[in-house]
Amino acid sequence: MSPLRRSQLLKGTTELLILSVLEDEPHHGYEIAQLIRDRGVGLALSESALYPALHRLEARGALSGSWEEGRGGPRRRYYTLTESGRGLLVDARREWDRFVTEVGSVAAGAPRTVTEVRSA
Amino acid sequence: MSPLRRSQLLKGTTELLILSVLEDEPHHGYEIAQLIRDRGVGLALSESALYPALHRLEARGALSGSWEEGRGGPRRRYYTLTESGRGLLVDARREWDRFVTEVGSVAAGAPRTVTEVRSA
DNA sequence: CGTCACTACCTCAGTTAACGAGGTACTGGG
DNA sequence: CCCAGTACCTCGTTAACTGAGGTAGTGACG
Repeated sequence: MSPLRRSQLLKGTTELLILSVLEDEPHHGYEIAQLIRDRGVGLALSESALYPALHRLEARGALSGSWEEGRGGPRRRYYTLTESGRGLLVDARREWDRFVTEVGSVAAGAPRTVTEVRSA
Repeated sequence: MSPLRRSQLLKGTTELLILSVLEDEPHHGYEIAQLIRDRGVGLALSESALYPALHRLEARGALSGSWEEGRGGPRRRYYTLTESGRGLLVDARREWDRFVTEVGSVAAGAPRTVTEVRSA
């Protein structure tokens, strides 16, 4: 039942991204997608991936959501990182870094600098 | 028909890993899995992920396989990287690097705090 | 001689989560 | 009135990984 199992990492960076965006302050779903699109150049998180992921994370207790009546627009659900969510984020980042390093060590092929990629 | 579409990258590093291992010399399936396990510390490519991936890559023309009768053991299928496979590898590496950079730019959180705050 | 371990290939059912295409509902502009 | 934008959501389809098998050969143990 561990979150971010190795097998899920392959397709499951979605949750890492969501948790990361919520680290500093709460946001609502639509806004989370926009933030990810802004920060990650070509990263487009589709809504049909986003909302189920938010529900999963909330069900797991990583996020707590609350409705806010929309002034001049539809109501929004704001998500806040819980304590356990913060723990999950730490784990997810560590797992991701490890995974990237390991893939790099196989995929690097000819002796090539891994640091060059990171310094961008 | 683009190989390694963004959506697949999430869970589809398998093909990148296989292509990388075959870059310098041909190998058979079982050996490919072992090489990946050796080079990537915690990376375990299961056989049920490996063989379908090899078949996909061969069907796409990225690999060409040939049977060799086993001297002192079962027959093996050796896979060689084709020209188009080499191109695919270049693309896959570039896509992977880009993806890692983009995820990093979102997941990094506050500027430069990954290693400083709360060192593991 | 049976069976165990190892190599080497393969397949199948089940699961997970992304994708595209929808749908609801409210606001404001042409 | 309809369209665009915000904001939420769901559904059917698809991709591909997982775990659990299955085949078949070799060599070693007792």
